[in-house]
Amino acid sequence: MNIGAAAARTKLPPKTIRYYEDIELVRPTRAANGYRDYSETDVHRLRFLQRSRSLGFSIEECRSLLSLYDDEHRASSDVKAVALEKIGEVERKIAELQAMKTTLSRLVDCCQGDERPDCPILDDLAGRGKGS
Amino acid sequence: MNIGAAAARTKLPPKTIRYYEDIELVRPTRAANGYRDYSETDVHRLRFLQRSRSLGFSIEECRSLLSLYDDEHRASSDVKAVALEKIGEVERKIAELQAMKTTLSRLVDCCQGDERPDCPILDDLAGRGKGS
DNA sequence: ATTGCCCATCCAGTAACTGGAAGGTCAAGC
DNA sequence: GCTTGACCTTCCAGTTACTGGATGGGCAAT
Repeated sequence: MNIGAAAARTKLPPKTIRYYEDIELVRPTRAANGYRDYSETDVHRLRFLQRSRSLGFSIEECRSLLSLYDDEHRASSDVKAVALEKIGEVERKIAELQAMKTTLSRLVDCCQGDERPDCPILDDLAGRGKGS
Repeated sequence: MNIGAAAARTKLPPKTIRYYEDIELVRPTRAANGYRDYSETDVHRLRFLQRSRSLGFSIEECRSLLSLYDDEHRASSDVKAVALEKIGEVERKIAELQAMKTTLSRLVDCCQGDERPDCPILDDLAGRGKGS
């Protein structure tokens, strides 16, 4: 299967798929004309990558996930540990973003939105509000 | 004030502060010996940057925020619009992360964590669960 | 005078792609 | 059989927002 078809089936851009070959994550065979030729297994790995990347796993995490996946003898607990740690990370990010949203909302609420040149949002960002 | 002191007062690494000068966000004067010399105003701008960056504003957004800040005649509504749009973005990111967390938690829940080699997490990541 | 920390510049690298140029391949239509 | 256009190849460069490291000068204290 050509890269375009693999791209369509994995919802990854061809550029990204080539990049994954560059960094040795998915290494397709080559057809006689030099075109990359993706097997079902390759597509599977690509989809695996697409999903785990969109779940926030870094490339290196994906790499270890893939090697875990390849390793018949790995423990399911190893994978669970990676996932659990990732959940913690995700929770921290959510908390940060919620704090960010609270601050922004508060700022918007106390900002009149009129033409007055002294804007509470800017004052707050500048740190005046808390006299830092 | 030397860059080290400015760094201490803004909680930004010196490297980052130099970078901000490179991209013309904060341009300190120079002392006779060539050292950067930060004024209170510079520190103020740096702190402004530190805060807005940690709130998720991109450098370019910070740049417009700073120019809004510099402009005596800007409307407070301009700033409010930027903040409102940012809130939308933050909300989208939170939703994505919550979806990510839900998926990960579900996977962990159905993963025994024992030594069995067939791990539901990897199967799900590979897309077998949904037969895609 | 030497030690050790601070400062300077410049070059290079990070993550994870993305864009674009230059050129080869292939299937379809005339 | 030739052209057109889509698709493929490689390679080089750019993106964001820094960060690290090499090299060398400045400065304060012992």
